[in-house]
Amino acid sequence: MSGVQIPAEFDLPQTLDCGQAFRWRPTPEDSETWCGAAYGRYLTLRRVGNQLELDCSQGDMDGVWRAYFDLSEDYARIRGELSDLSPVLKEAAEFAPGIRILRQEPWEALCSFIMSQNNNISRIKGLVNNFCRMFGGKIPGTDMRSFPGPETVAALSLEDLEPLRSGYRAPYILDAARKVVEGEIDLQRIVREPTGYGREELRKIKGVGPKVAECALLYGFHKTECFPMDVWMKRAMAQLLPGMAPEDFGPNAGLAQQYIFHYSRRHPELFL
DNA sequence: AACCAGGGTGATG
DNA sequence: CATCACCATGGT
Repeated sequence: MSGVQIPAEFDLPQTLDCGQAFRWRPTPEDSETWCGAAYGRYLTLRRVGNQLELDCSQGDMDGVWRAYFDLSEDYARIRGELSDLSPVLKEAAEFAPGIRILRQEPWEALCSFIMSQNNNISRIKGLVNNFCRMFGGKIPGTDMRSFPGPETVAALSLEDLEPLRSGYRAPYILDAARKVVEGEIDLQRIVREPTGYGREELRKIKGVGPKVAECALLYGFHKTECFPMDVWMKRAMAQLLPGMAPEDFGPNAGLAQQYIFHYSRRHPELFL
């Protein structure tokens, strides 16, 4: 068990159930305890007072989860900077100040958001979890499976993917895996290079357009200026922040987008 | 039954 | 560059 002083701006449901990652859920025994998997590891975690308790070794705490939950970043400062941009954005941020941008694995984020296109979040969760259950490797000591790597996926056929029922997205998944495995797209180089490089590269994949690329870059490559525009965000921007464009939000536009996205989904009555 | 969902593609103005 | 039918699937 590893415990860390929880940052002021960190809320588990706000961060783990806001549509950026699809494998986290409350445990059946205790709705305050969350479980999920990333980087080939299973984890349960919960808040106890002002401590964050993670059921993991100190090595995994320092080597994986501290980065995954972006614990070194000062979200209070960023929230303050974003709040200065617009009163509406300030209100959205105050509604869910505990949202953080997770540092997911590049391939998992890319592949997950390929599956996300023209789907609702609950079905995306089902698809991603079935994908892992069918093709992911066993994580020792649990019944959870890791997200299948690009090599595993590239070896699959459309027939293999048929029981997943991912519809017309199946060939997109295979194309992404093949381009990664063959080195046509270098995920680690996208991490290093400026955002524009990643935008160009990811869109070489069939089924990856502006929105999916933006999500992958933000959640999987931690390109924090990315600002995914889905159907919800288009409605929200027109209604709440007319006249503002993604570039207006600066280097942390991605967090602003999460504030607005979350706020909009929790206030559907604003869009009748 | 028609419409929608964290869209993209390809064809056509 | 803007629009638009179409795409597979499951939920309302």
